[in-house]
Amino acid sequence: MNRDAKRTLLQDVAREAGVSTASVSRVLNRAPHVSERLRNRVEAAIDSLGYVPDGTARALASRRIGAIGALVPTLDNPVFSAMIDSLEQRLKQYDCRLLIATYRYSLDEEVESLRTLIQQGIDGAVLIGHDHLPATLELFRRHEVPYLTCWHSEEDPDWPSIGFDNAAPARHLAEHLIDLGHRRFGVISAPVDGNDRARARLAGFRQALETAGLDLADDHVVTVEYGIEEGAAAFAELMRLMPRPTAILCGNDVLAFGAMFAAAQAGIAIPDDLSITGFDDLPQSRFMHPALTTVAAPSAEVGRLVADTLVARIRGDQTPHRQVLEARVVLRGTTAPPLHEMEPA
Amino acid sequence: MNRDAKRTLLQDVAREAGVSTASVSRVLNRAPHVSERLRNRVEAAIDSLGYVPDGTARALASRRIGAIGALVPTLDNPVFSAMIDSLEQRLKQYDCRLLIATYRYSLDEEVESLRTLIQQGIDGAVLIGHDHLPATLELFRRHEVPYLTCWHSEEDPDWPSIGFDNAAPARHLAEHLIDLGHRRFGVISAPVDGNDRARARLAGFRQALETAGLDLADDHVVTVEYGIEEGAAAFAELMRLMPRPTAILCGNDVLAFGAMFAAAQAGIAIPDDLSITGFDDLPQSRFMHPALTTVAAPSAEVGRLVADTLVARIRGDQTPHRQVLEARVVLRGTTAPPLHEMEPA
DNA sequence: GCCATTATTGTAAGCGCTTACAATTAAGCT
DNA sequence: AGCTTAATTGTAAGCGCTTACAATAATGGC
Repeated sequence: MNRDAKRTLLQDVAREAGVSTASVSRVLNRAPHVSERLRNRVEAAIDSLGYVPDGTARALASRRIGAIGALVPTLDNPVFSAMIDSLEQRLKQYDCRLLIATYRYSLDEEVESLRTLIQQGIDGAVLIGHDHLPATLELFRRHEVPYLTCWHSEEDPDWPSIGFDNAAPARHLAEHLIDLGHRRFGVISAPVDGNDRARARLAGFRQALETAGLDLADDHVVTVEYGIEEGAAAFAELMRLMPRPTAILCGNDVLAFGAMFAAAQAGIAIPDDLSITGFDDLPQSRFMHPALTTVAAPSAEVGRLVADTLVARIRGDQTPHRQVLEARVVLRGTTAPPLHEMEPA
Repeated sequence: MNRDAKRTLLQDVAREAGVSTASVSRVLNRAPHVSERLRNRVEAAIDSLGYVPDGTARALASRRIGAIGALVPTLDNPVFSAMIDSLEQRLKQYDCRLLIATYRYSLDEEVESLRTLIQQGIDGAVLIGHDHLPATLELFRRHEVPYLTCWHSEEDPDWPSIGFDNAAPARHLAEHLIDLGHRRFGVISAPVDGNDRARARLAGFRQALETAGLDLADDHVVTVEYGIEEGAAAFAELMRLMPRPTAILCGNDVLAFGAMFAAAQAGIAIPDDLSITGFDDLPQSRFMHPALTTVAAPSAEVGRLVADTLVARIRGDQTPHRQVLEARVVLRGTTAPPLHEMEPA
């Protein structure tokens, strides 16, 4: 095609097809009330001219940009990248693009990123979790941007959500260990500040222990950033406690990996000497030796459902305010009764 | 501020400040030739009205959208999500957003995704690898969109690149094993179709073996999709060969993890019975038992450099056509001389 | 066969900003 | 002071599309 010539515009297509610009636009947008004949004529003209509509002009005139924004703490965490991956794939089916912004767990940065995304004109947005600044809500309200939160299941009129209960499975994990006979626990948690998921999981652990009348002293809860290395370091710290815990509950699988690796290095046998649990169920968790007992977070499912629901909201359809998916405990090989050291009768 | 009222526009700011719309626009865009006094007046008006510029109008008028597109095979692979993560962080510093599209290793889908991104008006784009359809290049040329490829280091006038040599480190890995005394090799490769990185790595393996006068029969190269499970299955297949390979070269770390897990399950000791290598150096690789010998792909560095370079290109600055980073072999615990079975003299 | 409806198509006014160009003012010389 | 040149500011014409509304053509009922 004539590549030196000026870009072909919608009006060129209109001229070529011998129709008005409005008709071309209607064909482009699959609007109703377009005759078969006209549509064919326009489509032929589009093909012959190799016409590609200009998204920016379209966005300005129609007030929708054809993209949503996703604000995530980081993509450097497989559960989020898996979620984003499935979200993007699903959005594609709705002819919707994805704008990504990360905020390194800083809620202030989240607000700033949201502001620029809204400025870009996003048609909707999805946030992770339930912890956000009031300014975030204010932005959504003021600019009337449809939004959704995910990865949690709090009931909150301000925050429509698609996620799962983080506390209950954590509690179940702890209960399971209690049932196995464990009485001394250690916890490796991610920082809970601005991270309701980490907080909920920790709360779940605590609740189970309290119900069983067990104590979880402050020095038995080690808080570290996300990372294998960090998990290993936290593990070492817990192993210095005397008497040692017989079970360690980790806030996520990666921390658990770190703990497992450190345990192996220290010659501590899992699960005989010590039980360990994770949370997320990353692909490699079932391949660890022994396979990690954890909670399966439905990452891909969340991504798909967010896409479906947010697109519906943007269209103006009614959607459930809160959708709760299942996060199931997966019992595997890292949990067992405390063998070497039975409870004093 | 008055939230029921119509949105504040640039002309409202102009009226408030008692200046022309052009001046407001100049202040907004940090254009030169604006007096201190005028700037202050306009900024005060912006603040008092709580004005937020409209990105779509801006995009239409200025022909730049303030976002680039990234086309990646999948985010469900830590090396890519790490790269995207650092890319996005760096772009933020340039006040540039990121549009993501995945194509599941289908080059046809890559073209389609690129088309829609260009339609959106992206200011630039980055692709993974060197394998692309001619239509991809045609799109960039026709729409005059600055672009970059990464994750490879091919010299090619059509494709500016930022990446690393995939073949040489693969060759070094194989040479290392040969030096250790290995003579019978197995390879677990990702599908090479449309994936130059996988192809280059395989070629690197082959080259080292051929140079050493060793044969790599077709049934000693197992091609599987990305995944731990897939790696484990491929491993099982290679172990059915008689005589067994004494070393297995894997196209990436995840396949190597699968192989290692399968080996453990089969009671095959690494590295005594068998050596294994990976490629990528994921965070957990050094924590495996034994720690995985692999090649460190500079994911984060690629992301940063792509951001810097692409932004420079968009500005019209001259940038190197090809930038090669180092991908270093990391010798760790999964490689050792073939112990149990010495070569017949 | 005529008129009220309804389905199609066209006209043209924006969407909210940027920027070429013109107009004005300030600064620098002699 | 008078002129040239540069710095600042304003004017207004788009950017390429969508869509309310008007105009026209087609349809159906009686």
